[in-house]
Amino acid sequence: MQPKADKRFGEPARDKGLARLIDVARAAGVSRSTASNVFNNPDLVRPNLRQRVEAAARDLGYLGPDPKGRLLRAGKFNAIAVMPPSDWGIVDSLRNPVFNLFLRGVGEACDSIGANLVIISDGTGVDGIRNALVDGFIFGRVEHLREIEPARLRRLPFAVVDFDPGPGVGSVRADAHAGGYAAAKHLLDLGHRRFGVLSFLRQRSTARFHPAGLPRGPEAVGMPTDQEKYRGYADALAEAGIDIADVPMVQADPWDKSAASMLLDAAPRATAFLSMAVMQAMELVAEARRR
Amino acid sequence: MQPKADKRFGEPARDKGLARLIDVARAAGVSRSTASNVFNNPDLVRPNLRQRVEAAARDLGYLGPDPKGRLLRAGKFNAIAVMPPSDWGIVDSLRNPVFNLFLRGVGEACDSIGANLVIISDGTGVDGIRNALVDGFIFGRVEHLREIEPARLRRLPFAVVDFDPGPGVGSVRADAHAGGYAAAKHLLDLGHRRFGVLSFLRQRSTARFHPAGLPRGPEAVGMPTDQEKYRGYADALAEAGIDIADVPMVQADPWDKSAASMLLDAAPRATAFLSMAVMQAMELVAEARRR
DNA sequence: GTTTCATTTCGGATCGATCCAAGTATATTT
DNA sequence: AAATATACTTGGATCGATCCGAAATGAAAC
Repeated sequence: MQPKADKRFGEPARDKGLARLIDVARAAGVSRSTASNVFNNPDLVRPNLRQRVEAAARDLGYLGPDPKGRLLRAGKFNAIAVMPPSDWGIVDSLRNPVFNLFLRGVGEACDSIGANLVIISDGTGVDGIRNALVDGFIFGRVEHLREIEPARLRRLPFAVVDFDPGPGVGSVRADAHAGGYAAAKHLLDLGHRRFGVLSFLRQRSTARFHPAGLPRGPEAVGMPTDQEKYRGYADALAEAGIDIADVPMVQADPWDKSAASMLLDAAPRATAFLSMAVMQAMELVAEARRR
Repeated sequence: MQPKADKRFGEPARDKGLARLIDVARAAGVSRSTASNVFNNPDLVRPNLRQRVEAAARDLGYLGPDPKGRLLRAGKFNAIAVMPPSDWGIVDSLRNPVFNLFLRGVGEACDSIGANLVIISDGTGVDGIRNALVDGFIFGRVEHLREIEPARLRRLPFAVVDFDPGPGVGSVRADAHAGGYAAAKHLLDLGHRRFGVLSFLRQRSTARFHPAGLPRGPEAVGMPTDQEKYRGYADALAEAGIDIADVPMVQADPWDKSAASMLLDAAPRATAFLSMAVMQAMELVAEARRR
C-alpha cells in the first residue's frame, strides 16, 4: 500500500545535516515503520522494498537508528555506573589500586553482558546521579547512600560494595576482619613488635595524631569495613600481647600527604605499619624511602 | 488560566509506578509547561503554583525530570567515551598502566567539565559505538578507525590519541621517537651493551622470534608511534655503534605471556631489554625475576 | 471471478520531557 | 474606569524512534 500523506512533522528543515529515520522513509517512499523494520527486523520487509530503503539510507548518509530515540522508547541504557568514593573525582579514583581492582571487577561483568561502564564524574554532584544515562549504579562507599535522599534511592537500581544497607538491596562485602587479622599476623610472624597505625577521617580535614589507639565517638574510623579491619588488626596484635590502644596512630584524610611523615615522626621506633587505606600505605612507603 | 483538557496521552495506566512530569502537572492542576518550569526555571512560576506542584511531586514520589526525555530534547549526553584498544575489553584495559594513565587524563578533563566517563565495552562491538549514549569518542588506537566505515566516522565527534588521522580530526600524540631514544640512551649510559627487543604483532597470533631486527612488510610493528619508538631505539643504539638489526627480537601479541620467556631464551646474554608495550615489559620483568 | 487467509505495510499513539508562539491574568499608567 | 504594559500559563509541536491494531496486498482455494 502506498504511503499516504504522513503528516507527522512537516519537514522541519534538516539543518543538522543528519538524516532521520523519517527522512529515509520518505526518500524511499515507504512508511516510518517499514524503514524501521529494515533496520530492526529485516525479515519482515520484502526484498525490493528493503533495497529501496537501504539505498535511500546510503544516499542520505543515514547511520542507523539514533540511540536517543531508541532509548526513549526502550528505556534501557545498556550501561552500568560506578560511583567513585565521595569527592574523589575520576582521576583520584583511577589512581587508587583498590578502586582499580573494583573497577576491573565491574568491568568484567560489563564485558560479559556487553554493557558500557560509566564512571560518574564528581562534578555532576549528587544530582548527576539521576541524570546519568545508565541502568544501574554500583556504590563503592556508604557515604553516597547518606547523601541521597532515601525516597529517590528506593527507586534507583543499585548495588553496594562493602556495606550492607539492609534487606532489599544487593550488596557484597569483603571479610575485612579476616583481612586485617591476616595482615597483622603476617607482620607479627615476621618478628615485628613495634607498630604504627594509619587511619583516615570521615571528612576532609587536617591530619591529627593520636598517641595511642582509636579515639571513640564520632571521630572513630568511618566505614564499617574499616572498623572491622581495625578490629582484625587489634585481635592479631592482642594475641601477641600487644594492646592496639598502646600503638601510635595517625588519622588523616586519605589524600593528606602529611599523614605519612607525621606518623613516621610519631613512631620513630616502629618497624612495621598497619594502614586502613592503600593510598596512605603507598604514601607511607614513599615517605619512608625518601628519608 | 485554568488548564483545559490537555488531551495529550489518555492517562495510560501508570503501571510502572513512576510518576511522570505530566502526572505531577495533572495532580497539581497545572499544565506540563508550568510543572516543567518548576523544576527548570522556578523563577518563572508564581510561589503558590510552585508550591502546589512541589507538593504534588512529593505526593507522587516524582524524582525530577527523567533524563531520558530531557536527553531526547537536548540531544546532549554529558558524557565522553573512551574506546579501549581493539579487543582488549574493559578489564584488560584497566590492567594496563599506560591505558590507566590515558584514562586519568581523560578523566581529568571529564571532572573539570562535569561529564561522565564511559568506557565502551568490547562486547558491544563496533556498532556499539553508535549506540553509546555519549557526546564524543576518544580513540586510543588507530585500529578503531580502520574498523569503522569512513562515512559514519566522518559524522562522529571524536579525537584520536597517538595517531594523526589527517586534517579535520582532533588528535594528540606523544613524541615516541624521543621517548624511545631516551629510554635506550638511558640503558646505554648505564653501560648496557647487549640488548633484547620485545615488540608486538598487529593481530592476535602466536609469538614469533626474529633472530635479528625488525621484519619488513606487513608484519612490521603496527602503530605509527611504535614505529617511531622503534626508530628511537635504533638511533640511540646506532650512536653506540650497535645496529638494531643485530639485536634479537621477539614479536608477539601484547597479552601473549610466552613472549617474555621466548626472548629470555633467545637472548640469554642480554643485560637490558627494550619493549614496545608496557604489558610485555611487565611480563618480562616478572619472568626474569621468576628465573 | 470471488472468497479466504497469510503476508506486508501503514500511521496514529507513545516513550518523557522542553520550546515557543499565543493567550490570560494582574499591575501600572493615564 | 478604560487602556496599556507586564508577568504567568497554556497546549501544540517537536526531539527520533518503536509498538501495534488496522488496512492493503497478493496468492491460493473455491
